[in-house]
Amino acid sequence: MERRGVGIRELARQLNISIGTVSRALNGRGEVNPQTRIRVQEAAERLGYVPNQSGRTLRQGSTRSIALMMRISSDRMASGETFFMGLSEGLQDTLAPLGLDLVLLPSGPSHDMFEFLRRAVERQIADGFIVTDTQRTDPRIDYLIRRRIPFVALGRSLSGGPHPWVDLDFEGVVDDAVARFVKAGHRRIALGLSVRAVNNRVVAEEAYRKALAGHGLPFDPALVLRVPNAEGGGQELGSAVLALPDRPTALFVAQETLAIGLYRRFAEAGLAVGRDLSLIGFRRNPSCQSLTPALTCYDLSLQKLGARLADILVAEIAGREEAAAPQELWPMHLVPGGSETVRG
Amino acid sequence: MERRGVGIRELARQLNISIGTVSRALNGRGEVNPQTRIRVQEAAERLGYVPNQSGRTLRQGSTRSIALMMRISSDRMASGETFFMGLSEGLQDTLAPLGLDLVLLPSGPSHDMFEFLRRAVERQIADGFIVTDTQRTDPRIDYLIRRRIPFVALGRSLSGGPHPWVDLDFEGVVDDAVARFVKAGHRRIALGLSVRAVNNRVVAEEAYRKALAGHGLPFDPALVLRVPNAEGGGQELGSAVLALPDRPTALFVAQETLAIGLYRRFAEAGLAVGRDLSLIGFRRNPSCQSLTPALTCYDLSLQKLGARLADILVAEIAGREEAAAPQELWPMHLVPGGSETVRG
DNA sequence: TGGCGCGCCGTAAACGTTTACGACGTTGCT
DNA sequence: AGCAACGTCGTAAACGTTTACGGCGCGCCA
Repeated sequence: MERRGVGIRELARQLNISIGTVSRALNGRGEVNPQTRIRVQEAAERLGYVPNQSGRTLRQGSTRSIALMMRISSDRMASGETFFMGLSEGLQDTLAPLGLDLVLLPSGPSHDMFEFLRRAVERQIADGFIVTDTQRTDPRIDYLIRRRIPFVALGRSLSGGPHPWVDLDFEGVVDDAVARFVKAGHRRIALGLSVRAVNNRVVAEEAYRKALAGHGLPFDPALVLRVPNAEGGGQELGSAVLALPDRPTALFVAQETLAIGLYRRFAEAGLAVGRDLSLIGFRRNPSCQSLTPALTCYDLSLQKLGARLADILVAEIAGREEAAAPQELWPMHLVPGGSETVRG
Repeated sequence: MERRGVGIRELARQLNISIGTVSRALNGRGEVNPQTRIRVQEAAERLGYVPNQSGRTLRQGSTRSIALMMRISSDRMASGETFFMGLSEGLQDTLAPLGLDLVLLPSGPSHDMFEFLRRAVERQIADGFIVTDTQRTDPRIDYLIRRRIPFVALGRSLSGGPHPWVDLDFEGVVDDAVARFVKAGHRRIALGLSVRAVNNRVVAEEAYRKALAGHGLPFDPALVLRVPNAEGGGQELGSAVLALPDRPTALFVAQETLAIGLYRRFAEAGLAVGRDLSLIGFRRNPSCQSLTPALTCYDLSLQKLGARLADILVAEIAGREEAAAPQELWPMHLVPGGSETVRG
C-alpha cells in the first residue's frame, strides 16, 4: 500500500521501552506498571498508532470482526436493503462495545453462494459468520459445521445437525392473519406467494394449511397462488385472484411487495382492496407504505433482531458449552391498515 | 480461531519442494518449471490449500479488497434506500474479475464518521475506499488525501484538493424538471427539500435558482420549502404548499420520499397531485412506486455507477499518473409518471 | 545477611506469506 | 576446455504483532 504507518517498534523506540511492554500496556494483558501504561497510551494517541490488523490476526489467529453475508438480487433489492440496514444497526450496537467490527459481504446474484462463503471463510476474513437467505438444504451450513466455524443462520434449514438459527415467525403471522380473516367472516381465504423463496414457500404453505384446519376450513389447492416476483408479478396475482371461479374474499400475501401490483390490477378492474378484497401482507415494507388504503401487515424490530444475532454469534465464538444450539422464531406484531374487510 | 488450515509449509512438505517454489508456482511470479507448477496447483487443489490472507497482507502490505463505507441512519432507512445494493452489484462486476473483494462497512448513526473511517483505514482493512454521504466540508477527504490512501468519493465536497469523485447530476435534473414545468405553462415553481442532506441542499438550491433565471422567472424565497425528513415530513411539506398565499402550481421535491406524505396531505384536502399540483421527484425510489398517479422522476443505472466507481478506484490504487482526478456528474434520465400537470 | 517472592520489563520466537539473493547443474559458445 | 548464460529452485529475511519465558532489582522475612 502506502508508506506504512507508525508501528509498535517506532512507538517503543520513542518511549525507550521494549515492544513487548508496549503491547502489554495497550492490550491490558500481563503485568505492567500503571504509570508506564498511561505513558504508552498517551504516546499511542499522540502518534496515532493503531495496531496493524494483519500482524495481529496472523499472530493470534483471530480477526476481531464478524461478517454478515448477504445476497443482492435485483428482485430482492426493493425489500432487501432496509432489512440489512436495520439488522446492521442492531449488530453494531452489540458488537462495537466488544471491540468487534462488522463487515457486510455482498455476493452478486451471479455468484455461487457456497463458493462465495467458502472463499470468505478460507481467507479468514472474520471470526464468525451470519448467513442469510438459507435454502431448504444448504451446503453452506454443512460446510460451516464441518469446519467448526462459528456462525448463526438467519432462516431455517434442514441441513446440518442442530445449529443456531433465528427465523421470522412465519407460522405465528399466518395463524394470526387467518384468525383475523375468520373472525371477520371470511371463509374462502387465499394464499399468494412468490415462486422463488423456496424455503419460505414451504413454511408458508404448511402454516396456511394448519391455520385453515385449526378453524375447520377446507384446504383448496386452487387458492394457493404462485406468481413470479419480478415486475408485474403483483398484477399477475391480481389477475389470478379475479379469474378464480369462486372468488376468495380474503388473501394473505407472503411476499408483500406483490400487493403493489395487486392494488393496481384491482383498480383497473374497478374494484378496490379493502372493499372487494380483504388483504394482509407479511412484513412491513417501505415499498408498500404509499398504498391506500394502507396494507395491514406485520412488523418486527430489526434492530433487536440484529442484537440477538450478535449475541448468539458472540457466544458461539466464545465456544458454546454443551447447551443446545439456540433456535428461535422471532415474533412479529400486527400493524393494522385499511386493507382488511368485514364480511357482512 | 480454529485449527489452522493447511499452510504453505505443509503443502511444500508433501511435495518435497521448498515453500518458496510453492509460492512462486501458485502466484505465477518468478520462474518455475511448468511441470512442477502443475504439480503444485493440483496438490493445492487436492488439499484445499488457500493462502492465508493475513500472512499475505502482512508481507506485501496489500489486502486484495476494497471497502465501501456507508452510513445507516433510521431516517434513511425509512426512505427505503436501494442505493447501496445496486451499487454493490456494479462494483462486484468489475472488482471480482480483478481478484478484488468488496466489503461494506456500515457505520451506525451513533458513530463519528471520521473516526469510523480512520479506524478502518489504519487497520488496513482495504486497499482503497469509497466514501459516501460526503459533507460540504468533510474531514475524511482531507485525511485520505493527507495519508495518500486511494479513494473515490460518491458525492461532491469542497474539502481537500482535487480528488476523484462522482456525483449525481443534480443540476441536470433540476434544469430538466424546471424546463418541463415551464413548457407546461407553470410559472410559480416551488422547491421542496429535507433539512438534512446539507450538501445536496446547497447544490439543489443553486441549481434551482439558475434554472429559474434561465427561463426568466423570478426567484421567490418563500417557494423554497424545508421540512424534516422524518415521519410526517411529507405531510408537512404538503401543508406548507397549501398554506402559501399564492399557491405554486408546480413542485420539485429533492427528497422524493417526501412525495408520499404529500400525496396523502393533498388527498386529505380533497386535492390531487397530477391535477391540482404538478409534481416531479428527484430519484426513482421503490418506496414511491405504489403512488398513484405514478411520480414523475429521474433514474440512473446504479450498476453502471458502481462499475465506474470501481474503475476509478482501481486506477487510483494502481497509481494515477499526473492526469487530473476524475470528477464526474452522473447523468440521470426521466421516468415519466402521471404526477405532472399541463396548465391550461 | 541470605534467600525468596514479586512486580515489572526485555528478549525472542512464532504466526504464514512473499521475494531478493544466490546456488546449482546444464547448455552453448568461443 | 573454460566460461558465460540460463533455467530452476532453495534459503532466509522481512512484514507487525502477541506472548511465553526468563531476568533484574527490590523488599520482606527468617
